[in-house]
Amino acid sequence: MESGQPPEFLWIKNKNKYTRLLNGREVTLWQEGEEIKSKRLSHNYLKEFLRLDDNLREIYEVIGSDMKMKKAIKEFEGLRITRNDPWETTASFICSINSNIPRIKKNVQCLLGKDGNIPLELYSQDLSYVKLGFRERYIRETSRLITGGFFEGIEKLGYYEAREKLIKLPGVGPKVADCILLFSLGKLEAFPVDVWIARAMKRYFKIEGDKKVRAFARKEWHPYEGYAQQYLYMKVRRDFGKVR
DNA sequence: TTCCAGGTCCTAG
DNA sequence: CTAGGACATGGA
Repeated sequence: MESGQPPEFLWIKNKNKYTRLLNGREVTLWQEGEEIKSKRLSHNYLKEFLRLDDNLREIYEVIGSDMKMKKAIKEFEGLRITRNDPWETTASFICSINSNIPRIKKNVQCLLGKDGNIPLELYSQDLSYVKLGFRERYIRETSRLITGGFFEGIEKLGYYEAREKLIKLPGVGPKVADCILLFSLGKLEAFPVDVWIARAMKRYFKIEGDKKVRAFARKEWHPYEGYAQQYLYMKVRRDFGKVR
């Protein structure tokens, strides 16, 4: 809920509980010890949202192939990839372009409709008050292109093919595409490379350049590159910058 | 005041 | 394919 994934932008934290309006109903989620608690959320929703079917033991075995990753796993044990609505994920990560977490959160909250969701028809709305800057055009134009089962079609494709199609959307480049694939379309092999991941790969593995970085990730952590990315993201932000 | 932020797009070499 | 700059806005 606080790891730079879509829930960080979409849910509001209030004393260790997380809340949002979802399809017009206020829902709440929190954790007590090992237990996950919720209000007005079905078990089925939680299972999908938190990807409770992912076998973390098996995933840790694959991505914990060296000392650095073992440490990251130990520090953030239990951290999960979440599964989110594709359009909300897409809009959120277009907002993230060359921005920062606090501002992304503000922008995303501004986009929420009366029912608490991000409307599909953003293209027909006045968005000037959201202060998206140059991102407004991307959001508006992309919202026009994703109507009519766009994401359902993409989800059926393999990772590379799906990625190519997503990158055609305005404001969606390699990084945002990988975020969409990982956080909403269930492609665990997606490996979003942002400034922090680039930094992590250089500091921890002496690897530089997008091409080499991606090749290394696949070689080491396939088919769970996305999980490796999430643990690396948290680890490098703690080690070299943001976050307590 | 200046710099930077979970990048993308466009133009050159 | 790699390199460099523009791009809106706001918080530090």
